Amino acid sequence: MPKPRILPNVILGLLDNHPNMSGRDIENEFQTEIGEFWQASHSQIYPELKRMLTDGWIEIATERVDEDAKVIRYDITIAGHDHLLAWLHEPITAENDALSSLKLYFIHDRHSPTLAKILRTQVELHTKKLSHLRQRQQQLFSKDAQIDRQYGHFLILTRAIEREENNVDWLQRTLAGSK
Amino acid sequence: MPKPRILPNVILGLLDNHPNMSGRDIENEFQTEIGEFWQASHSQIYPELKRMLTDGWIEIATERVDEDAKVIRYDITIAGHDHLLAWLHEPITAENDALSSLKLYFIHDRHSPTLAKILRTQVELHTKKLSHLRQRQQQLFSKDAQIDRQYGHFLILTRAIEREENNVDWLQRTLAGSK
DNA sequence: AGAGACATGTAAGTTGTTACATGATTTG
DNA sequence: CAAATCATGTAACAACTTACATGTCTCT
Repeated sequence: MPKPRILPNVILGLLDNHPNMSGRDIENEFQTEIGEFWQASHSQIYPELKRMLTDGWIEIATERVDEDAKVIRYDITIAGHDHLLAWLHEPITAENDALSSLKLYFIHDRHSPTLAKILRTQVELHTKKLSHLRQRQQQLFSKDAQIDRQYGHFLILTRAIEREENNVDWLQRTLAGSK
Repeated sequence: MPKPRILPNVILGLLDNHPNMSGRDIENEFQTEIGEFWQASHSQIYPELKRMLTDGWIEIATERVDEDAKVIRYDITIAGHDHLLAWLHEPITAENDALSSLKLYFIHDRHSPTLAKILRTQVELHTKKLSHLRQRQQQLFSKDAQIDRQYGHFLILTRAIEREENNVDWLQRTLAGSK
């Protein structure tokens, strides 16, 4: 099975939030808003939009407020919206966990069950990851001599552990606060 | 200019630390040790090793301790070592900052000036990033209504800010501790 | 009217992925 | 001795990047 494509889902998420976007608008969103999580150049976006058009996930917006002839604006279709929801509901695993933040971006409702589910799954995954990292640190760096021999490795492992501690802590606080 | 390739440098870093590695050994390192930062499949690694061999960065290890005929083991050459050092010394910018952790992994000496330099640059970059994120939060979510309208976006922005706070804090503590 | 941004599109090249293949070695 | 793992290699394909290209609009 080929690797699942993310880009169309991201575009759907953007169009779901802001209708009547042009390819350029989408490119700008990639650079400013979600640039932290995902990036795409215009030479990816324009062909992708055409593909999504033929797939029926988006349609060319009919209302033409501005008169700029070259601008093409798109709206999400029902089929596209269904596809977006299906993607958001896909189970999160250790492999695709990097997408969680991206998915959160597209959930606007504070009380969405999907949001709570993503957060709970993340708590689970990152708690596991944290204990794995701690175990690894025990194995590799229980003695000072080992730290001196691989100091850089020791640093990034320590860094990863702190990052995950902070991460799990944040997730739990956010979950508790959304009750 | 074509995008700089990372893989050969990572392989050099591994070989610099553990001589006499096979392609398989390298693949295993990718899966276990540095899997957090970088990944590569064997179908990338084997052709890359051949390229590096013709480039003179690595050589086939002569000492054959095991007798398994099919295993090919490699060592780093002087030229390869020079290339590795040059890569480690390349200035770190906001664009290539993701490589910093990877580079740290290959620095073994606690008192290496390169290490201190990387950490200092990171403090600078991430302090800037943090203040940019805080500013963005001010702009977008100064009112509660804005939070309710884009709750997912608010969450990941908050998350990013905490991550960077923790990151900068760790960097400064690590720098202070290495004096 | 020229400069610079806006808006879209295409082409060439690289990288990385999955899948296909083959033989050797170990393990039950 | 069959099955699984080890070790290497190749082929087909998908994805993404840089660069090339063209025309429009806005502002001074």
